Amino acid sequence: MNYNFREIEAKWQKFWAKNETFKATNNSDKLKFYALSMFPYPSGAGLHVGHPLGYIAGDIYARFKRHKGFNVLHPMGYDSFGLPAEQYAIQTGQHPAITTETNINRYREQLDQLGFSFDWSREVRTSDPKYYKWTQWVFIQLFNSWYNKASDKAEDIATLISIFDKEGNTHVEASCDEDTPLFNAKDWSGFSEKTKQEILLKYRLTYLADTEVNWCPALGTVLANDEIVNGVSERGGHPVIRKKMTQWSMRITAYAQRLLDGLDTIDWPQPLKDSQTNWIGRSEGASVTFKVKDHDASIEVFTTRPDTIFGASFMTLAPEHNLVSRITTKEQKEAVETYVEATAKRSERDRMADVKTISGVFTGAYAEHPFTKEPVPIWIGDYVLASYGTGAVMAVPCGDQRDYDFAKHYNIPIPNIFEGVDISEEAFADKTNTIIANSDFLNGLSYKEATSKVIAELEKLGQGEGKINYRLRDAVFSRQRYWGEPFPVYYVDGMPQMIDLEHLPLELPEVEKYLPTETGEPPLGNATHWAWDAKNNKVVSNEMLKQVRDDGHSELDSESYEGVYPLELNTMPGWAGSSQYFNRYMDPHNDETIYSEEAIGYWQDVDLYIGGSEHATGHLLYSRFWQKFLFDRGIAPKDEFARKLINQGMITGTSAIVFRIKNEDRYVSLGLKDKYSTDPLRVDVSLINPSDELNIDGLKKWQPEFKNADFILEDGKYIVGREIEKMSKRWFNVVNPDTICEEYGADSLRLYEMFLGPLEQSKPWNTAGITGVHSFLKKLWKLYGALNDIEPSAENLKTLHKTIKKVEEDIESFSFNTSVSTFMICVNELTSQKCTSKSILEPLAILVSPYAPHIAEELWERLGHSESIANEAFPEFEEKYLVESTKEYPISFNGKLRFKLELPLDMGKDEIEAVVMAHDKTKEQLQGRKPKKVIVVPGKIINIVG
RNA sequence: GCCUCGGUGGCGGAAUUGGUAGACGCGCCGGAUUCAAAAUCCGGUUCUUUCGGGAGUGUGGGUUCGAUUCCCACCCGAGGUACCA
Repeated sequence: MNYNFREIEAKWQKFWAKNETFKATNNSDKLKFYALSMFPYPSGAGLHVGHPLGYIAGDIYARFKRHKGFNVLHPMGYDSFGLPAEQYAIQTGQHPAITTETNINRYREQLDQLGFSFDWSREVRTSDPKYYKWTQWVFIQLFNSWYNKASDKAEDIATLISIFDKEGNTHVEASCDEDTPLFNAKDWSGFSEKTKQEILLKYRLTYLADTEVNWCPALGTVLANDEIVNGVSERGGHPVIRKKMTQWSMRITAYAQRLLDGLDTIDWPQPLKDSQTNWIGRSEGASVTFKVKDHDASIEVFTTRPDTIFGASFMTLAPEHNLVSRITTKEQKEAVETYVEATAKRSERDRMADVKTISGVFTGAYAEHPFTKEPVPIWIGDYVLASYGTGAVMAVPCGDQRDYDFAKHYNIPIPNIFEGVDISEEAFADKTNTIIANSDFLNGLSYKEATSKVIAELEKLGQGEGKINYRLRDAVFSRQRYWGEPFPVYYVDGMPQMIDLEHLPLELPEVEKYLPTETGEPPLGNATHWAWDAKNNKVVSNEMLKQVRDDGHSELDSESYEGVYPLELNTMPGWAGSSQYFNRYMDPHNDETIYSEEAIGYWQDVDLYIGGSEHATGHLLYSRFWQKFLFDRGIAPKDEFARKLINQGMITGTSAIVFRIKNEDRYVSLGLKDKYSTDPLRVDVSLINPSDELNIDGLKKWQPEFKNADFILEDGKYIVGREIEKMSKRWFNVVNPDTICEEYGADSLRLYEMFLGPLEQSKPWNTAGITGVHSFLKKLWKLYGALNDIEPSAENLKTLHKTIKKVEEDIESFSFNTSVSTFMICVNELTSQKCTSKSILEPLAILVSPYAPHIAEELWERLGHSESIANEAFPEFEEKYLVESTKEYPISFNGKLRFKLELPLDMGKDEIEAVVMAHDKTKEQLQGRKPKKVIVVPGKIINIVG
């Protein structure tokens, strides 16, 4: 009987679905194990062979843990809001929900055919109102919270209000907007309700603020930095300007330090931790206040080198700095305004990309040096970014290359404040070998000493303090898009109001068009039913609002008209839905709470999270932020959601190249191409056989341009060139898992993906190699052809147990590629031993089952079992079967292996030396020389020196 | 520029704390089976060689009886990041 993988795989996939073999329970006496793979965005292109790599690894681990007796949670779902579906909707008018549904069904078919042990009863989709109800709910919790720096956690906004009632905000230590005014308890009680709301908004963890964004008027939307190329939109090439817009933001900066500290507590890859660390960008230094001469104003700067303050010969403000217009003198007004305008036209990325051009303008104003009281000229320059620090720097040209270049360019003095350092060519930025000079009370001090001294002096003057600055900025949370979560927000008198939980979800409205409105509002502005009736708590027609406007009343008066208010028109960004989905899987159908305490009390957190490294500073940072918030508010028991994380590497494609002779319809084989002048052309990789030979008939049918082409062959074959590059439709090198499954089966594909190499590494795909693992499966199948209850031989047991040991170690260390080799060795050995013993072949089936679950189930059934193999206990390794009595020692001379000698393992060092030295081959090697030294490591090696 | 990861046969890769470099698989070569092919099975396959051997894990040094493994300097590739004050 042959190995009929198509029949076997279909049979067991049906069996698992029907019996809900992988359904996890939320209460169990077993230990829990939560294995999670990042859920996909269901794109129209479907899966290629690179996508399942991480899923296969996660599935092997999940199945292994099941064999080890754990209650395993291994869910899957879809991150189903997103741009491609919306883009398609704009082009075709098809509702993104329909596109998304179609794509999900396709994904599900592809995933099912790979035999994953997912608990599909827990599937979530971020675009499902039942799911995004809870995304909206978390948003509301963030809105109703503030960050108390004293307790170092998020608290209910009510506790902040009671502090304001008692003592105003003068003493409270909270994360809040920079421009928050100070007030006392009496002020607070005198504020109007609207003023109170405005002030609270400055403290809430999600808040409305005017944010500078990249606005593309032609597209009617905000663009992310990477959607802009050379100052114009990547799509369409439309101009982009920077514009202030009122947007929802997330106060992630409140968590900067905890996000940094938490990295030490989790087992994540170092490069990923490093990129989060860099992204958060903590720097220690001081804030220094410079008074502006002849103005009632001061400029605060942040510097990491307060020790160099006596070297400050000018200051530079970002052109957007709000003091610029105030302090600029009449004479400089025109020049400054021209410069500011020119800068506004450039995107921030544009400015950052152009590092070489030095530009700036003198404002005409001077600041006063805190210590010398000397005037310091104030310049503006676009090398200072408004969004970092305070948007102003004290320029120390002798110690900072950018300041140095600027000073050189504009002939500003460069005082040297370093002892024995030449600064005629470049600035001296070394902190470690610094001795400060020409600096009054700092003379002779090191960087460290000078820094603490100057901070103390600044504090005495009330003009500065030690400060820690973060590069991390609050995250803009509004998108001018249709296909995202609606905010559960309506506006009364311009102030945002949250919709109560019992009325959630607030579902996306239907719209005629998915583009921005003619008046520049987001797509939701096209909805005709998008107003909130606050009395009846439901979405109503915009007509209810319209009446108000038609009456000549302003929108703000709408309260008097039936309590109907406008709803928020923005939607949430892509990362909203993925920031807590791992918790929702624990109790995905709960309609009363986000998840029950029982469910999260049992599952706690993710034990193993597998996904791509491209999410390092997006999803993985935002999720950690949300988790810490949920932890602070008592909603989650752990403040890190994933203990261990693994990044699977990319699988690259192996493109196939034919060589067209220039200006001819002829193609030349790889080996002969140097005789002609040729252009390389990529062709579909499915036309190539394992020996790099081209299927010429197939090519002629593939695309019309090859129909009448001639081919110059070598040895009767056309050999293609190969190039390793990213798997992409445009290179025709995408390999679809469906065709692999059809030809070789899912078990072969699973094994081969693991066999390619270490999980974390990027590696090229080459379909040809799959025959190796496929014939391994055939050999495995054959091994179970004749089964009996014969006692296994010592040899059989040795093979089995060394396999158990190696495979278990490999899985625990995520070294799945070496397990596959181990299986091959095992099957090769058992085949040559003609092993038929069930007591060997039963445990072997279990060992193989995490990797190749379909064949394992089938073999298990043939072994006479009626239950699934999935929950069988993993075989126990027993050392005793591996104990050897002899060892084949390598005998080296000066570190080079010369011959081998079998000796008993219990032979002592001296005895070994004696036997080896007496050996004929040793004498032959030494040729009469006397060895200087003989190294004997029992059980390992013998090395003779001399 | 900075940070991180990597560099081993024709190819993917293995070598667990410094101890037999190249496991396992692909490809290739030879053979068996077959009318023939596919499939299957067996043998070989780092390079070089005067068949004794010699060289060899990106390059050059070092530590060691012994280095793919540890240390120093450099080269190359991939990814991340960048006027961050």
